[in-house]
Amino acid sequence: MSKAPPKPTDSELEILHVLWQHGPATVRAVNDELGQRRRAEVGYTTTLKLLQLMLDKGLVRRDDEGRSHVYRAAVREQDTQNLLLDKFVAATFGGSALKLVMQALGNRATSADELAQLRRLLNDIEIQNSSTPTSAPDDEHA
Amino acid sequence: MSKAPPKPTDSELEILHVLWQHGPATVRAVNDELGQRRRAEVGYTTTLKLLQLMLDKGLVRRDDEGRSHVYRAAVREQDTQNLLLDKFVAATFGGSALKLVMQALGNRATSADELAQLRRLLNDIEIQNSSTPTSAPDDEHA
DNA sequence: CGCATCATACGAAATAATTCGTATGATGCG
DNA sequence: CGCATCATACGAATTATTTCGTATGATGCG
Repeated sequence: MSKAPPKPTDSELEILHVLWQHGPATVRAVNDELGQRRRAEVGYTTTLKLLQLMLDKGLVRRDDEGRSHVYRAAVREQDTQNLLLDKFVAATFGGSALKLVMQALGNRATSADELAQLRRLLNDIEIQNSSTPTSAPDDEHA
Repeated sequence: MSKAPPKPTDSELEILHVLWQHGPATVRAVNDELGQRRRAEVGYTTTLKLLQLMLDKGLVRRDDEGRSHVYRAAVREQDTQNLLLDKFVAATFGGSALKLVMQALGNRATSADELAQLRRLLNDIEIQNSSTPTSAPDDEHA
């Protein structure tokens, strides 16, 4: 299993966001969408090149549909976020996810609704903890 | 006010961690400590150069103490973490700190102790919200 | 057919970040 | 003094990332 694709760079992540939201898309579609999101336009071949590099890295897949190619994400959003999160926590918070969470919550506005969601999550985690004692995040979902 | 120092790079952040923990230190001390943490040794002049660049950027300050210089962090750990957090949340979680928190908690082990800390934090935030309504568009439901 | 159009491929310039070599100056000591 | 030692300064090679120019081939159509 030499599967695991590498950590995407910032630009690659931007493209992945487009693909995740938009679904499979041609280079042109991705490029147009990218142009929308940023302030400035992006050269078509720039996007093409990025997608080609991402293909090499295994971050996207490609379908040849007629004359143009259709790209789609080869990695899931959640998995990617988690990968990046791990690196970020390690680099910035010395590996402590708790510190990151406390900081994220402590230093910015959190609405009542969000607080409620979090409490629900904490409850769920607590329940899971008691059913699966010490180790693996085994999804023996209730 | 051209004050606000920029986002440190990964290597710069590593050095900042050393300075935050260790306190003011000479280039050699920083370099030694860096060598400890990493697998491989780091060239002395590499660390020196980094510190000089960081000085230009305003990330560190320098005291000339006799023949060698003593550097110390010019930015606080919390402020820096927050700055990086903002960027990271924007790039990876579309700006939603809640999503990041849910992901961080949902996909890794969280002990009972940590859960308790979080609950305490949530309570504190709730109290703060009711006394000083910051930005939460929460409806004080009847 | 002949041409404008749109696509991919790919080399390579422009940036950014990291790393180190070498020049040079002060210090301390035998 | 004269030299080994250790410090800073700084140019520049290396590597990574982003960006784009240009070559080239297919497509569609008047």
